[in-house]
Amino acid sequence: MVKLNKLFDSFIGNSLFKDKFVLQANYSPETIPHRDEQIEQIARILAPALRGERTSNLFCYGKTGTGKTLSVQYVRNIMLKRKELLEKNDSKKETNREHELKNLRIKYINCKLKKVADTEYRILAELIRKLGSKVPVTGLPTDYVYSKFIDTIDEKKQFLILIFDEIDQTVKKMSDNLLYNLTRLNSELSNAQISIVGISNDLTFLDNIDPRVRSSLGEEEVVFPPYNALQLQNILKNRASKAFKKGVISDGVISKCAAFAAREHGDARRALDLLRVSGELAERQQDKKIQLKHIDFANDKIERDKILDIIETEPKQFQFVLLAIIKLNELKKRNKEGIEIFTGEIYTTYQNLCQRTGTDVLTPRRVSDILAEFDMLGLINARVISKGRQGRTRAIRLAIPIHLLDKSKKILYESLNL
DNA sequence: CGAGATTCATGTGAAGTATACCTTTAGGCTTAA
DNA sequence: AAGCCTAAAGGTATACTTCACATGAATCTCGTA
Repeated sequence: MVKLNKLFDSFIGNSLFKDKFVLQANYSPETIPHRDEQIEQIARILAPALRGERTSNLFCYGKTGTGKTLSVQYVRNIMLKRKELLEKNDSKKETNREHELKNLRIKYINCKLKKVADTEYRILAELIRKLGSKVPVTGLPTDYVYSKFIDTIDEKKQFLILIFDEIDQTVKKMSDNLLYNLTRLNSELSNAQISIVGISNDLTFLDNIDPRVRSSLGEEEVVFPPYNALQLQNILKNRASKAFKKGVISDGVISKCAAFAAREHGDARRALDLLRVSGELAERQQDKKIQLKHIDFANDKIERDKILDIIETEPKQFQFVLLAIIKLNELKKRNKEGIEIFTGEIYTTYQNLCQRTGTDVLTPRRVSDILAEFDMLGLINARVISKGRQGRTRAIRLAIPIHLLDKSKKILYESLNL
């Protein structure tokens, strides 16, 4: 008892953090350094909405962690605040501006969230839900959901800006139907008007979609270049001063975090994670300061958590397939065979695994799709090759780092009751 | 020896099926007049 | 008669299966030099 109390005491007393939330992914700072230009562009494009006019559709490109989502959200918040303010004033003065502004709504949707917004239907449903109506998870015809959506927004005069984060994910998986329909929706609306803001990590995204959608969606484009190491340092310093107590950061920590992240195409989120996890690690080890060694550990830990999290949350059947791949990978390594694994081998191993545990066995067709999804997730690297007389197959290479294999296997075994 | 046919093992698309879930509708029961 | 509840009917999205056809280079075949 006493021991525990002591432990807790030291924990509370010795916290290195002043406000950890500042380093978390969903924190939005008051200022966004090095993105003035982009923010101004976005604001200028969306500004007409404040006058109740339709804005151009907007498309934002940039690699992960270049501040796309943040910037868009930032502009959104300011606009919403502004709207509130104007409303208050207007209702006092009773100018005619009021009704125009009251009906500006900006909704944000992240299309990557599995089981929430990763199909046409689910995105629409989520959208309707955010607008205040109810829609069942399944069972309705998609057209019906469309008309429900139209009804919901068209019942009064209003102006709607829809932000779709990471749309490339969805469109890659599904079709560009949704976008096509949405861009054409305005002609069916009598009261309301919508504009679309798309955010994409994939720079080539617009190249591969229906030209009609492209021209309408890409009316305006904003590009987010990666941060360089210097800018990253600046960002980190800013946040660190708010997040940590004074003097807990050793020299060079910030620049090392920045350097790490700069190597990863200037990913600021990565840099911030690195700093936060380093802090957590230092704290756990009861260190008074964050040191360089903590960053290295943090780097491993982040990588590990990301992958292990994916593995853990994958559906059972996917896990079986993955386990089959890992096992084959081990086997091949032990026998010093090539590192490439083929679909057929995976399927037989997978089959054995299932039979041993009494699980239903999926068809090769389905497993093929599952493998394709793993490829998208980055868990494996696959390419379709022809081995001549030995037919065609995927040549698969496991992309999980070696030092995570054991841990991954453990998770899979546990999750599958093996 | 080399061009063209063959072949293998799987990729891939389309259509079908099972499941879980939704709305609508019709019938039965209750209630109030 | 009007109102309410329930269960069946009819419909959908999603995850998966079934069927059928496409692929593409190593290998085979066979005519030719």
